[in-house]
Amino acid sequence: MALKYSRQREAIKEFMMTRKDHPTADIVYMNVRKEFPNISLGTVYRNLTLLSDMGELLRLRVGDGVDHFDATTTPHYHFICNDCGSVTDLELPIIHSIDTVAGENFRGQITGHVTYFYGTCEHCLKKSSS
Amino acid sequence: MALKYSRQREAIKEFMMTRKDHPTADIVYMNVRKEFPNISLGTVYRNLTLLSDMGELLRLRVGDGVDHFDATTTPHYHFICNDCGSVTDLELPIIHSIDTVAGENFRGQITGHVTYFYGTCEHCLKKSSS
DNA sequence: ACTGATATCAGTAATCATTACTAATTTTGA
DNA sequence: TCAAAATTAGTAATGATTACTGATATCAGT
Repeated sequence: MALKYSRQREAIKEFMMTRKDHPTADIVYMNVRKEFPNISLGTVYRNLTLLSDMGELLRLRVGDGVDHFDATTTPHYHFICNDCGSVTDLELPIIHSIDTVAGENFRGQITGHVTYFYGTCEHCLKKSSS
Repeated sequence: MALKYSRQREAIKEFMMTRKDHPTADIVYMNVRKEFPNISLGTVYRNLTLLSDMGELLRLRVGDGVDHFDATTTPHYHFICNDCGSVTDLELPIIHSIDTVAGENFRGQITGHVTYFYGTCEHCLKKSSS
């Protein structure tokens, strides 16, 4: 049977669907705990990893030392604010052509790329201008 | 005076210059230990961080959970092999235009991007075909 | 429904990379 | 040569994540 239903996993999945930011395991833990007060952090990690492996979530390594998770699994780019560290989605189709361009002077095989854009988010721009 | 000379830092810098792959702190440690048998891992980390902060090294977070360091500080792209995890430089000028494109439907300010290309390296391609 | 097999859980310990702390050693300007 | 200050080796602490374990939940077959 391989995969069994679990309420905890379902709650994690549902929470992830409600969020457009890109929560870390710890944030998922704190929130799912409202419904399952004694869920363990290990369970959260195990299910986030499981869901990522199944392709129902994306695991983002944005470079801040903590993994972020994304319920939007259609390929898209991300933006990370240098000030507040927030992670947001970008409305930008994947530019497959750069894989081809990058592969021109390269002897291996390039199958894809991961790009993170950096800068200052809308909110932090306003904050610094005041 | 702020910054003082140190033989250990110099040895770390020199080792980094000899390598075109992108060593982790641990690999630097193991190699510099040949010359300084009782250098400590903390010293290696502290100096790699210091040199990165000064712009003499690049700190790469390629997504494998370990920081890699690069003595080539002129902006360039990297390739990571999905099979062996090796990190190599790509002969590809930075495509600044994608920052502009990405910023078109975005209300924050984009100042740059980090891209890692993935696939199979030359060496692993040969290995799998045999 | 009952049962047995097994996936999943909560709780906790272990791991791994990295950083912080401290007393001893180096460096360096005067 | 001297003394202030940076740097070190060694070790402890941190923080995120994974592994382990005995108990619980799920589920297919009866």
